[in-house]
Amino acid sequence: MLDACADILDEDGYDGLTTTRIAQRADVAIGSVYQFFPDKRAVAQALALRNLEVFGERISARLAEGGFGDWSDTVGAIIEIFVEMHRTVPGFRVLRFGDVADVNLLDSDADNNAVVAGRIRQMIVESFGVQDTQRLATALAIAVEAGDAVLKMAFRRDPAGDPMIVAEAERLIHGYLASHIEEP
Amino acid sequence: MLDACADILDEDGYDGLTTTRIAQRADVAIGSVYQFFPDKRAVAQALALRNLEVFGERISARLAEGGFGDWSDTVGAIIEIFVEMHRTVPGFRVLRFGDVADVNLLDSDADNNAVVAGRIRQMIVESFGVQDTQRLATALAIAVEAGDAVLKMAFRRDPAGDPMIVAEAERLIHGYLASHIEEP
DNA sequence: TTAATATCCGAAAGTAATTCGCATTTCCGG
DNA sequence: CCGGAAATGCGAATTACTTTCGGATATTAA
Repeated sequence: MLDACADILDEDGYDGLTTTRIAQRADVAIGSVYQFFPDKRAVAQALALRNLEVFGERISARLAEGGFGDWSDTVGAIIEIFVEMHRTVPGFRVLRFGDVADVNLLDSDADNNAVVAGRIRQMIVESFGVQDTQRLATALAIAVEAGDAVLKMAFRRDPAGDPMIVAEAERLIHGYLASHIEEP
Repeated sequence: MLDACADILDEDGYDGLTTTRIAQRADVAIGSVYQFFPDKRAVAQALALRNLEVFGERISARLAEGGFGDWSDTVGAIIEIFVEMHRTVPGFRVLRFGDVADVNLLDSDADNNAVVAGRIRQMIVESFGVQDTQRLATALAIAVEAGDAVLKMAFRRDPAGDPMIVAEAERLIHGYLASHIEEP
């Protein structure tokens, strides 16, 4: 069902997503959809959650490979993974981590991007042993929010992601984080 | 009707907006709503457009006052106006320039933020006589997209706008534009 | 004053989400 | 194997809206 949902999103966007279509595409009765999910929103939620898992796994794998000179390389790698997911993961370009459906889809107490920022922070702290300060948390939350918005724009304008805008997003994020991390 | 729409948005968010409620609140029959607007989306569109007008007028007025040392002060003033509108214009905190309803609400050919960025660019070019280059247009589009996202976050978390996040949004925008405008 | 025109109105139709009781399958203990 | 719980599958019916449309009412012009 999640795959059916992703396919429909790619074809007709979030507005084209109906519970009936999900059922048809997945070859199950509409009642069966509601067997697994309390409502339509929950289907999107599950897909967004799956996207988050994939994102986390890919970052972990990349961090394990190592070879990063400094935090800046790491941030670059994370952006690259995020961009690549837009291009290859079905439905990701439309749904991403759920913000099209609801900013609080992943967690009712936190914005989707806050959840994503939290995951990234955790992984960076574990891998690099940097201080896990409030300052770092805030900076990452802002960087994720801003970077996400600009990358979203890049993929709205061009299904493969407008390269110039993607490059600007990287510049923006690197610049902002640099001014935060280097200063005392 | 637009005022009714704005009030409902403030009270119950975009999900709480129904055509019946708009009609009740505005003290007209549901049929009359459809006399003026082809559909529900068009009501939001009209309100978003009105917000854009107000934004433009306030910026014009502020620019006419003058007293800006450089472009940086101007950008600061525009951000201030945008923030102030979140706090004082009914429905603005929820609808803003329409992105909650549809990223292409203002103009079917351009993202809402692209329209906003275009207006700002026009006013800056007219007031300061700077070169109206593609480079400026792109930088402004990115800055608006990113700044908008971070400010949206500030007002999601706190109806009056989390001051720390608002400050970071300014820092982000100023930093990004500085690195663009100063370099050749 | 009348007739043409514009505006208003809300019951009814259309559309998509969600429910719920019956049908079918699966799983076990005898 | 068989009978009968229990789980799962099903889709017509219900619900919650948005939108239409034809008659009722008001306004304007001759």
